[in-house]
Amino acid sequence: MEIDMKIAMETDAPRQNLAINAYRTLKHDIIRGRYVPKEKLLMSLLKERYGVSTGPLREALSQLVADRLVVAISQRGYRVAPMSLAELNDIHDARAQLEGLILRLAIERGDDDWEASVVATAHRLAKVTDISSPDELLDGWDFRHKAFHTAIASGCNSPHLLQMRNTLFDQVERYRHLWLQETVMSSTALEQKRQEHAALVEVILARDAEQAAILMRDHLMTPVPIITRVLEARGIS
Amino acid sequence: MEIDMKIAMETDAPRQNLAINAYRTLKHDIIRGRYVPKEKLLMSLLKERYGVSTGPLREALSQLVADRLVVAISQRGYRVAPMSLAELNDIHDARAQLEGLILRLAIERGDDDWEASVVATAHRLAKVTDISSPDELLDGWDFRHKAFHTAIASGCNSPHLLQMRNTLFDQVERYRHLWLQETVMSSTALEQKRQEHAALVEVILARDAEQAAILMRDHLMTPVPIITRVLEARGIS
DNA sequence: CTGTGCCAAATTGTTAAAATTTATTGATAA
DNA sequence: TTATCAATAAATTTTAACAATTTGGCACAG
Repeated sequence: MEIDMKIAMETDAPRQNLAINAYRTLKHDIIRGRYVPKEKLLMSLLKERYGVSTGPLREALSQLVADRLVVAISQRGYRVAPMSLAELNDIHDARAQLEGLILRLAIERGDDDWEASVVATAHRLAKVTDISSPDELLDGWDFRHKAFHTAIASGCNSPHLLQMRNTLFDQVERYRHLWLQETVMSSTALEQKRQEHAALVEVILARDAEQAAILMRDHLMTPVPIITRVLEARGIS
Repeated sequence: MEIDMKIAMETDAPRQNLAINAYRTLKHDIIRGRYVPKEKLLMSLLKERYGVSTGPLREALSQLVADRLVVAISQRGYRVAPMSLAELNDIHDARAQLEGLILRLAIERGDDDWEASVVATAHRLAKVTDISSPDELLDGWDFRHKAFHTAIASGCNSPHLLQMRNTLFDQVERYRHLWLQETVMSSTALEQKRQEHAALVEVILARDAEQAAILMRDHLMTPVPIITRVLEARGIS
């Protein structure tokens, strides 16, 4: 079983200006927890670490502020955005609602190609149960899981809604990573997820928008209690 | 009748760093059509015009790229984002859908204070019919109209959904300005709007989420045909 | 324990100049 | 005339050095 892990970075081009490069790597590092929430982001350190000078670096940081992954305090530089239970809940609520809306539209607007891509990505995801190294399994599962959900959403046919979905997704990712880091994905949990996905595909193919939106919202909200425990264990309220 | 036109810019602080200042004024100028779509944004010109040097200016521009009001072409600088019928339709569709969702949530979650603010801002908006200079009337109406819709949306109680609403709003504004520029707001059009608002308030107070979402979506989509004509008259497809 | 004043460190912004890349012009050849 | 192409001009992108402010910490006095 070959796992399809391409680079698949943010969008497209590898050789753009330095600001975009710095933005991508910094964002990646923040989402993956290389920096602790509220950690100060020293200009001098970042300049050295990412090999860029003040100009492009500030560009990258100001974009991360727009993404809400970094906060700027006037005259006091940048910090990694704090994490909180309130934000955890709001982000997941907003995302569940938005994803529910998008799914509703996709069911209303999606054509045969869309259905085909949903079925295809669902099938590819279901096949990841086979035994392999835990890391490979997790990486492979996560990649195909994301592809599955992206395929579903793309049916809404609205670039702007999909863009908002991406923005929210990055923020969810930071919390999600906290979960993946601490929780080993058990085979029972995996089985539960597979059932949820199967049910989702079923109602989607039946074009039952109401039920699909409900299933999707529940599916997206399930990780919240676990992440809550992890946050509390780290003394974050 | 005193019109309440405060500065009320983007968020909060007036005296921040130069990048934010440049960002605000540039955004304002683009939305108000000071620059034509696809117009080249010369660094040298902008530096002189806004009185900032390369650093802060690039920061501002890269944020406008994130807002999709400016596009960056690698090694070839920045341009004002193009406008098209496709984008007009997608932006309005996305906004109508999102606003419908937000309204649904607001009706579900909004408390008495929310209802009160909806009624208050609706009342303030309805009072702008009195005769005054056309400019004053338009500015005052627009300001109160925005306040009315913001009050409605705020009931959803989700900072992240409201933030996405703001982002979309800025993009709608650019198209909307095209409309305000060319169309004189007739008293019959104003009367129609007032009826739509009254109907909206009524179903909101009745907590009829389904009907409210439909009314809201229609209300937001009505300007599209007019803007389409303006765009076509300008040779934009 | 609580301010006060000084000093080091960091942010923020400007300027000048280097390194690339793109655009233009004008001469030459088909 | 039209196309090609090299030389030149212009603009972007980045760096580096420096000035101006601001913040944070710390010794010291009350």
